[in-house]
Amino acid sequence: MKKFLKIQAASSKPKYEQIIEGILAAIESGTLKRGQQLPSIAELADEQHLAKATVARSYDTLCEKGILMARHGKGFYVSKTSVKTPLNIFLLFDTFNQYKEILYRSFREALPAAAQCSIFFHHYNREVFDNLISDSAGKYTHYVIVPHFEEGISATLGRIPPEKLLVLDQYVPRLHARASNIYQPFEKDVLTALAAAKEDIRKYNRLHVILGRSHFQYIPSGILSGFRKFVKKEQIAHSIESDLLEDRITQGDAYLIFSDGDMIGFVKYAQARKLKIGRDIGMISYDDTPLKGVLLNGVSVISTDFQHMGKAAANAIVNREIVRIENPGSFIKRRTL
Amino acid sequence: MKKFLKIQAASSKPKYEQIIEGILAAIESGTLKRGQQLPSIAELADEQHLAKATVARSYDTLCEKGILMARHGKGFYVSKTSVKTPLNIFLLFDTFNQYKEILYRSFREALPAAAQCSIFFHHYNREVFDNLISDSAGKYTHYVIVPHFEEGISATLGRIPPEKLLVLDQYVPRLHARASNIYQPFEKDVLTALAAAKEDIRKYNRLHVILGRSHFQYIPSGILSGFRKFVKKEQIAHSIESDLLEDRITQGDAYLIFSDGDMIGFVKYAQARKLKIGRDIGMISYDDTPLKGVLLNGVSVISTDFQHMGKAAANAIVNREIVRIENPGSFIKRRTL
DNA sequence: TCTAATTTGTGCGTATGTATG
DNA sequence: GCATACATACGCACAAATTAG
Repeated sequence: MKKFLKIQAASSKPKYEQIIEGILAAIESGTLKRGQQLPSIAELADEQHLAKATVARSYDTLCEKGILMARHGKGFYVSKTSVKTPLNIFLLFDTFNQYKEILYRSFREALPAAAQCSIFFHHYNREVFDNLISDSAGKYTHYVIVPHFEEGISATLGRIPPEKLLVLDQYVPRLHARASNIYQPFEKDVLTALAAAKEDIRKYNRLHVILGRSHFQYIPSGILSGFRKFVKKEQIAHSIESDLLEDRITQGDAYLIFSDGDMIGFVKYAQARKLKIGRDIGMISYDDTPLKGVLLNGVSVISTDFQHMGKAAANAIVNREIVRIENPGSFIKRRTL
Repeated sequence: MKKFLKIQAASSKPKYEQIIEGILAAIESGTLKRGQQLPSIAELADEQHLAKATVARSYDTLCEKGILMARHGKGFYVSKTSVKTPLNIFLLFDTFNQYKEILYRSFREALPAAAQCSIFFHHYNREVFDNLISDSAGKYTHYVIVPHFEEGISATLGRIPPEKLLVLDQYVPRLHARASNIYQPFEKDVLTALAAAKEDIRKYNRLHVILGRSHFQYIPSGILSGFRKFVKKEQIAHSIESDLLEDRITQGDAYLIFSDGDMIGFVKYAQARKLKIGRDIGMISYDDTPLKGVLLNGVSVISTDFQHMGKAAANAIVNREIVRIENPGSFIKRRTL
């Protein structure tokens, strides 16, 4: 039996991993072929100065993965020609928003064609979120997650091996050092956008932000702090509303609306009252979609670059990099403010 | 720690198997709940008179299967609520349209909470479609598929056990007798809708249908035949266009537009030319979304009831019924025609 | 901040049972 | 019967992570 691996006692890697990797590499390179017999436990243990249990453990693991096959009383045999594990990605979104498609497509396109990508949605339901992650444990090579939960996600995320985890969209403060995070800098984006729209905002009496708390369990705190900093600095009359209430919509004011559902309600209200949005009343929406380009002759939006986010996420996975990326965003001035 | 297993030394079963089975049974019965800590290796070994390595091996195996989770220096924890997955559904959509969310939500809500539901998209890419189905073979209990391919899907769909297959949205003529099918009666829906809009259509010079072939490999033939039957019967000047070409958009004509991308292009064109849609030029869109309720003060749409479709699909799976359902549709007259 | 105790992670040596040739 | 090789199991030792004090 030709030697196909060398165990280094000094290595930081455990010996059983070195054995497994050595065998996998040998199969991948063709040194070990399908059906070929491996050295016996005793033989390899003796040759590489290992305990038999260590070798046995490695062989067992490979048997369970279906890469080797044990024949009692005879030996271990190679049962697969190729052992490369293709990418098998668990993709957990909050909701089925239209702009998720942009994110998903750019993510998918930057991934190799052989990669598998399963999508799930938690719809801000904490139990669904936890169960999906729990039940998927161990099944995937990577976990890309858009949590949109404020508290207590670290316990659930902590169950995922950090090097397999990529948290999208939301910044997670105390994320494991080996996990990745690509997030929207909400405060910065809101501040930059409102600053860019400063003169237009001054045309209105007050500026309100509609958070839509009844639909979302998570409102990025950056949106609020960015808003507060802006109105304070510019001395603008303002209010912060949890939800869109029709009787609090006032002609002559401007509204920053976080959710598309609220935006639709707002537009309906304005249409019913014959208020022209962009003149009688102002509106800034969050997250761009193709339809917002034509709705009301163009809805002014604060939006992150989902195309960039998807591509960056895919690259981090493909290149096995740990990343902390602030996703670029911009304000697109159209006609509603 | 309450005892949850008894090891019998006399048993023919190996001890490590007894441990694993005991833990699985305890999870299934609810004795062990998710997040709960297991007795430490030393503790269990001591209590049941086992070697620590034996317990460690059992715990390790369960960790690899994702049923337990180890935290170094702390202990082992249960990471799954259920070891058995009763329903594990493979859901393959064409694209990430907004109205898919309505379909998905009503489908998901009619399913038991414990059901797993993995979503995939093929984006009209035949290879992606085939690969996704091939790679998922045997992994799921049910396959719900929106093919939107014209030809040769039966070979691919034939690889799925028919009683596990449910084809959505598209009618498949020679589907296996034991497979299910819930589809839009495109011809009927188009005919009914156009008949309902007859008087409004007569206000325009011609009626055109824009199929959007460059985006879709599949245009339901019923849309075309329904359109043809209507214009023939009502003697309406018409044309059938593969794609939206700006220089063929004519003031005074009406357009039935199949894809949202084309609809956006159409609206942009009209806005640039200051044409008022619903007066200078007519538009009927396909498939309703909340935003179409406010766009242009309301877009007139032909739409199937996605809520019904999702619920019917879930019921067929839950009740293990073979169904052939024509999904109800309707014409919603708003302001663009 | 350091220490001690606990717990997992890794590894060694040995022993017994059982299937194969 | 006998040597070989896998299968299971025990006991021990030390490293690394975590927690309590």
